Amino acid sequence: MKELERQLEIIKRNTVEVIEESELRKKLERSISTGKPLRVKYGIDPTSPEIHLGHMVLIRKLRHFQLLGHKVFFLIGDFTARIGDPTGRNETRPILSREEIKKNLNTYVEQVSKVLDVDKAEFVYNGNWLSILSIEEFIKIASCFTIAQILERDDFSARYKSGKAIYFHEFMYPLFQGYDSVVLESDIEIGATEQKFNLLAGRTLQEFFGQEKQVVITMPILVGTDGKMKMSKSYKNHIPVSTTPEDMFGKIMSIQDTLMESYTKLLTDIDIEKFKIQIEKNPRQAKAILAKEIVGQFFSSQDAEKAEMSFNRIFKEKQIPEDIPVIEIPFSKIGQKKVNIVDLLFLAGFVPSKSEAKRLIQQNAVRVDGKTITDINTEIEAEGKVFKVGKRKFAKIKIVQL
RNA sequence: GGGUAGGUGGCCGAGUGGAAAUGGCAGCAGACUGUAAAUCUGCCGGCGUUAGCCUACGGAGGUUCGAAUCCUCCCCUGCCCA
Repeated sequence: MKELERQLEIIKRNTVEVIEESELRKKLERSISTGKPLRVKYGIDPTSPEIHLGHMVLIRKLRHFQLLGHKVFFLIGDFTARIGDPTGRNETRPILSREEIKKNLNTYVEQVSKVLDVDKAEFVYNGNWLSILSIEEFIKIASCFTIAQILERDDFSARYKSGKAIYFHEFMYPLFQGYDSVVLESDIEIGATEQKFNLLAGRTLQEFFGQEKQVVITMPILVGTDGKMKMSKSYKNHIPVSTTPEDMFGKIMSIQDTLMESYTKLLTDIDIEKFKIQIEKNPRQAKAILAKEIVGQFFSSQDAEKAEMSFNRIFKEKQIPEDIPVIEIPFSKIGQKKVNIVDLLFLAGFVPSKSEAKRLIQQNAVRVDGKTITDINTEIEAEGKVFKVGKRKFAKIKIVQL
């Protein structure tokens, strides 16, 4: 059956594991012959309103499922977010309030829509069923697992061994995620490799509830801009989706060369074998192509072009960017024409404190209209001047009457 | 409930009466570059007329000229016992 092989090839691309492939075949066969789409589940915690490229690896996979005609269930873990999945962490997460979660939810769909066909996907919230789950039902669920099994999980055992606290509610997280699969009757659940345990919990519970087990597909973890840890906002090594084309372009340009291959594979449709040669020949140029390709996905190819031009302008030709943000400062805050440079940097929001401003000046990091400021006692007339603070902070100051 | 070891700056982790608190990591800036890596240098609580002042070692009190360090009470975590 040609269609089956075609689908399998696309689905399996870039995956780390498919558990079990034979089951996936069976499901696909059935889907093709009956015309009934498979139910594909992907869940995220709305703990942070920012989706970054790391999420996009999974969302691209979902998009492929959509293109193959399957049904995507985008699960928003509004309930489980309040527990906080301890995955990949060595510490307990703070519990989020309902308000915080709600706030985060709103921005999700929009960000995802850049890659996923959101009209065809179904967005579901696990709070709808988990918040009314009876204790009785919960005990049933809990009886499917042993403590040793859960403790087996890598991060739990690491914490346990190093003498750190593991709280009971964290222990239950995989159970809830698994139960979500039961409610959704999912055929397939995808997640990053670190999610494997949680994904497998779904299989256990579906079997217990007399359902066909979901196929678990794990994807590689995207490494963040630091080149070491997984991309995550809390490690500050992430590339957010909701940013400017210029910023995204620049951030991709700053990744380590060794990451280029995985970024290409996981975030673009570029033919990796051909691209590898290019990476070797001219890494800097290859990275620019990669950056343009990724930026183009989230914005337009024109935006990507512009981002590249602006990037070259600033960093290759060492000029100031074309579009410089304007920072308005009310005249009342200054009270006179000339201002001390330290106060100004602080008022304009370039730095979090005046001490920081002084440090930067002493380190030759501050330029006004191209001239480096070296004295912290400098008094300047700021109106209309272009400030450069550090490598990449540019702004024009405008004094406004208020 | 009993015993025991602990809680130090974003993180790890020294320090046991007189230092805004040794290190390391992360971060920031400068040099070099391809806003890559590596390397080197400097910075890395806040305010300041640059003398100094304020805030900080789980929390609250206390002893002392002086406390992260000593005492009391409280909160939290690990481990062992029940």
